[in-house]
Amino acid sequence: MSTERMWKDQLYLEFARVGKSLSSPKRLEILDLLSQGPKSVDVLSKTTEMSIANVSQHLQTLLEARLVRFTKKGTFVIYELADPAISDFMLSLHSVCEKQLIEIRRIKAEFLQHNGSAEPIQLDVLLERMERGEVILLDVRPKDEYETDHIPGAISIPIEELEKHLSSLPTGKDIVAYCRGPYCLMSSEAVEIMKTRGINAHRLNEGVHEWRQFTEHLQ
Amino acid sequence: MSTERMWKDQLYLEFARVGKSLSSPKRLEILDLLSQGPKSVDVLSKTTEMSIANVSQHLQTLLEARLVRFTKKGTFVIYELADPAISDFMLSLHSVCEKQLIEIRRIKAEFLQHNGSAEPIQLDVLLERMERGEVILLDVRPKDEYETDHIPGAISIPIEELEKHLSSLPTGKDIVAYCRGPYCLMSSEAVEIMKTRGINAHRLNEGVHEWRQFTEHLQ
DNA sequence: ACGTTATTCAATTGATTAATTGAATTATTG
DNA sequence: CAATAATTCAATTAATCAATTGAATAACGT
Repeated sequence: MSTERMWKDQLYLEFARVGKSLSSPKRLEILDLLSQGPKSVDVLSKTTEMSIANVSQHLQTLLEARLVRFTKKGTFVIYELADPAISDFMLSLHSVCEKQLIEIRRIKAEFLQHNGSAEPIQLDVLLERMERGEVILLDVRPKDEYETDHIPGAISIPIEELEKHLSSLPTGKDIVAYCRGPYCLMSSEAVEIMKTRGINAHRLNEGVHEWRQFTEHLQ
Repeated sequence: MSTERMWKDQLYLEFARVGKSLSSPKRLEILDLLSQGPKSVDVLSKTTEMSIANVSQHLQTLLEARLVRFTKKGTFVIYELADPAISDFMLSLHSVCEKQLIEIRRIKAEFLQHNGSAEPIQLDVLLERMERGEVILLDVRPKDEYETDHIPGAISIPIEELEKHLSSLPTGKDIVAYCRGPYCLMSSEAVEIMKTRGINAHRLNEGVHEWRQFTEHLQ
């Protein structure tokens, strides 16, 4: 075996450190959740319905690949993505997956239909209507995710509090709800809640990262 | 377990189909080689120094994830990337890996030093000098890779034929050699060969995909 | 110092993966 | 039709991985 072959093998072993992190559905979901903002093990455990020990083990794997880092806050260990570029990378991973695996589109379509979801508003149409002051953009993610990052001009009402705050929404404008992105159902559920109350509401498929990627492509 | 949880699990299992493909160093190398153009199992086997049976099994995994597809040419099965977006994705995967894993830079630096490589020419400097007609850009990859795609203005002299063709190179201009990209040593070796013959030669770190990404960022 | 909360570690178990080896298959040629 | 070349398949083996369970650790509050 030549020294060049050994060098190549060593190099690709390093690349595979990241690759291995992406081989588990659970770790991919954790990375997506952390794209929305830092979270504790407990929060990740509850959101993914995995045991705390299991979440912790997956986080150790992601640490080992340097995709995440942590800070401590009292007894809480707060994990976050090691670099914003990793959420960009997750976007491109999802993009490749959606393009190559038609099963993903089928699964999404089946579930959105099951959820009673109408067609979402197009992002460019939303941006135009926001500029004209015609719509209210509602961020229905947890407030800490909104505080981490959100589409400018959006109002934050976490979905758990939506029922309580419907009366505080401005009247005479359409409402558009968005959440974590194409693989999150909060916006769809929020639209159902508002339609039940007679509010003309739509959902946005994209999340804040997809919005940013979209606006960066316009420049 | 809620239907939403089942839906999420199903979705992420699909994403992990691609993720699993990226967990093997061997498959990552195969994907990089196919980014340079379609290849047969035999060519991949020889280039990666893996057995034909092993290469074939890895290709089945990549097929299963829809990252590659194949055509038949006589007894040859020619594999290629299923979509050009996959080589873009490989660029972003490598970018994340290089950023997060300093070991990669160390391994590269160690080997380029071992290979006697000087500092490469910057891509923007190269493009300026090419525009002024000051340098000859040499593509030292196999000719079929050059024919698949190459940096415009480059001349193709595969490295195995470089010694034979040195006399046909124009005199009075600097030579810049490039190959498959940052994880390929052909350009470094080509520069050594030319310097041995008294030719003022430099290497370019980037390959054709990195060049295209770079020029797309200028627009 | 002790109890509590949050998290990590270690051992175990069952499942999955990677490489090898030899057989089987596919396409071509004479 | 048989031989050849290229590739794939199947079985085996060893290594790795994922989830669970219970213990251990770390930080905080009283």
